[in-house]
Amino acid sequence: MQETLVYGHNPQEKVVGLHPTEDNKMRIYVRKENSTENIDYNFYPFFFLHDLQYLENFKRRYYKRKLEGNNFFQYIIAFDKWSDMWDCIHNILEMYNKSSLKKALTYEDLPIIYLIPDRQTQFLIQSGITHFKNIGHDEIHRLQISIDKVITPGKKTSNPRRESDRITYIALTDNRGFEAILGKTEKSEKAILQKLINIINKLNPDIIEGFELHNDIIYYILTRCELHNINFAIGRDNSNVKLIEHPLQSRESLQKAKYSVAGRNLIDVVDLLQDYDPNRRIFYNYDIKTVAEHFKFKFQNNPETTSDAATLCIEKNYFVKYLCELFLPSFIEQARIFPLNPGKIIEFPSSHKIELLFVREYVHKKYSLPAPQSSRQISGGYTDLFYIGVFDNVYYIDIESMYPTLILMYNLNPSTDYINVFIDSLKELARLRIHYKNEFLKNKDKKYLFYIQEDFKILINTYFGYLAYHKGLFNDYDKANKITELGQEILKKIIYHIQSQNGTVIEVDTDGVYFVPPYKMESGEAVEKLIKEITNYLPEEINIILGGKYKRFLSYKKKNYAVLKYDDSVQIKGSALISKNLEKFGKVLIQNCISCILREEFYELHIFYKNLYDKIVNHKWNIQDFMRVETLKDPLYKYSNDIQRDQRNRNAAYELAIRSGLDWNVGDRVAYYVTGSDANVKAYENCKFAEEWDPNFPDENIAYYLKRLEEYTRKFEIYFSKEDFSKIFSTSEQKKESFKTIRLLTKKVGKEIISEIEEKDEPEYKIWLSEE
DNA sequence: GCCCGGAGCGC
DNA sequence: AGGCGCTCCGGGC
Repeated sequence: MQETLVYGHNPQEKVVGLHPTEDNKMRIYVRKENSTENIDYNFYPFFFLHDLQYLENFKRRYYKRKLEGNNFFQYIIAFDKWSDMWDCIHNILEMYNKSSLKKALTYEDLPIIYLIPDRQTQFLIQSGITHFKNIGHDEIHRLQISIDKVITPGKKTSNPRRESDRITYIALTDNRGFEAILGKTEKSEKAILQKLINIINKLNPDIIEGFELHNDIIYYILTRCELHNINFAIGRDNSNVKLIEHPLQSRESLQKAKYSVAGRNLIDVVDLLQDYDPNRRIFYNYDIKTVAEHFKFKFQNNPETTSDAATLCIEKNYFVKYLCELFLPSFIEQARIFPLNPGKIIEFPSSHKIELLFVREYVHKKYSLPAPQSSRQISGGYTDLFYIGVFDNVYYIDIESMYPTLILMYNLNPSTDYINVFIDSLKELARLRIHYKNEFLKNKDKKYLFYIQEDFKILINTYFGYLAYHKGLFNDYDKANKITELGQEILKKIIYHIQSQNGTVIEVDTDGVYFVPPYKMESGEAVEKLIKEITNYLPEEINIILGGKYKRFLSYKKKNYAVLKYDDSVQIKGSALISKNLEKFGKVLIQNCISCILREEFYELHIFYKNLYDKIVNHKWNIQDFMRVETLKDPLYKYSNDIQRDQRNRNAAYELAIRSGLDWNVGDRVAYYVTGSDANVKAYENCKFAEEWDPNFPDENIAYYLKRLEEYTRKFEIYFSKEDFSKIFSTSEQKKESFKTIRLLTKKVGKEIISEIEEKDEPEYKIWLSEE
């Protein structure tokens, strides 16, 4: 039962691609070793409808079905053709707008309709087919492609529309041992392109992989094909590569171009990396060299210096293959589950993915779909800080998958979910996550297993967020509130238990606790014992795990701390201590302060500070050290409008962008620095682009940057006595020996939580009382 | 000095 | 194109 709920009710195996053929047909491709077989399916486009009166004017043929249950969308309406469905939508739009005060522009504004706008997705939902059932990852045929281009001297990049630019080489590799470099024997660019099209069609790959595949490789090839009057026909039906239109695209969300190839899947490695990056925050930009360095992938030829462009192209393919073998398996596993093609699985937010799982089952079982509840605020996790200071021998424990566990424990499914898809699918995805996690623990060299379990973890964590998602069809704010409430209670119980055993709880957040074990329990086994005790004292479904143990722990504020690990590395958390848009000198200063405090290297810190101060005062630094980089979040016209209407404050990055008169897009980054001589200048009135800074005539605002320096160091005032602090952060020479007497301070903060918990069963527990 | 909203974090 | 909680910042008053 769960099996078909999660994997879809259609057992069709080895589907590797699909595309519509006619307005009412979908063709699927099924892998057979070195070939594919195609099967055509009838397809009836559909949407959900609240009320049949909206169909009164529609004269074409349609099929209606009254659905089970009392949810808002009572009917499913199906059509013979995709175009009929859209005609009907337009009809409904007209009718709706006649009677409604608020005009609907597109189907998205129609509250009486639920429509999935993509026909492949609709087909997969209707048929219960998913990709890659019962096919080994190696059986899927994957082609890698990269290109080398001429850059006209004096230009930064190659432009396919420029006469003097062109493709020089195209490298092709696959996961079955094929390798080719086009451009070595082919005389002309035209010949290269024709050969490329031939090879792709002959190899017949299921997936095409590349670095910047859409915006660079395909865009470039397509443009050159047009120039040479060649059809870039690599579709499984011999159709051309198509640009995917985004009809509903607003000016604010300028999406980059995406292409599609009939029956094949395009995988851009950069999309995979973007999925990998956000929590890790490693890449500012995705140039292949930076990425290769991060993954310690060695090119035989140095991309910077080699003149062998052809070989370099092949090596790029090896890297693409390497990255895909790391990250693609997760999406292949997900494509077995969700009614989406692999490309969409990478693109789509996880809330959307799990919702499609629900919708598929509701279509299959012919049940009415709910409309979203109107949004309202819910409570969140419990966060608290008990101590500020530096502590030795700190442990971190957390509750494994707390929210999903609570949902399953208390059966907290949305009240609108008649057929229990929410709980049932969560149960199965959670089981799969454990499965992949265990597989990884058994085969630690198979890193891709780690990424699969990580992505499944994200999926199961999405279930909680979905309940409070304003656009979620099955959202349920009461249930969401219940979950956070239960989570808060459990966390407080854990805190209480540790405190009552005379452990020192330092800081807690949502589902985890940093603490120093009781004095007598410093050995590892004793901590295990403590964890076991806490576990016994909680509901049996709740699993507490040791998340880490640390040599030293620096507690700063709620959600802001740093740890010194046993391998001597330092890890810093929290927006007050690390932030992307701090100036580099500030970042380095804070890192040094934390590292030196954790290691008690106070003299070294003093020297570092003195040198930095000296550098600032004497302009002995570089623009990279003090510029700030900000990302434009809004288009400039919106910023200007908002300023005019007094709806937002001025901002240096936007002011500079406007002043430059250049074209700026959302997502562009502006690097700037502050000028003038007063420390309290308004940045937006005294700023310049980073590239305007001239080291021979430095005009950065020294007073301003010294003020920032003091602000950063002041964060660490709390850890020292007044005298010690001013000794360390002093610009005059201090005696080295005098630093030996420096002692770090700790401070108890925050209120007691103990009194909030009634523990009648355990009256013998000692209670820590606040000193306040 | 206080208040506000946005950004950037943590979970 | 899940959620909330916390801190910092710049700017306006």
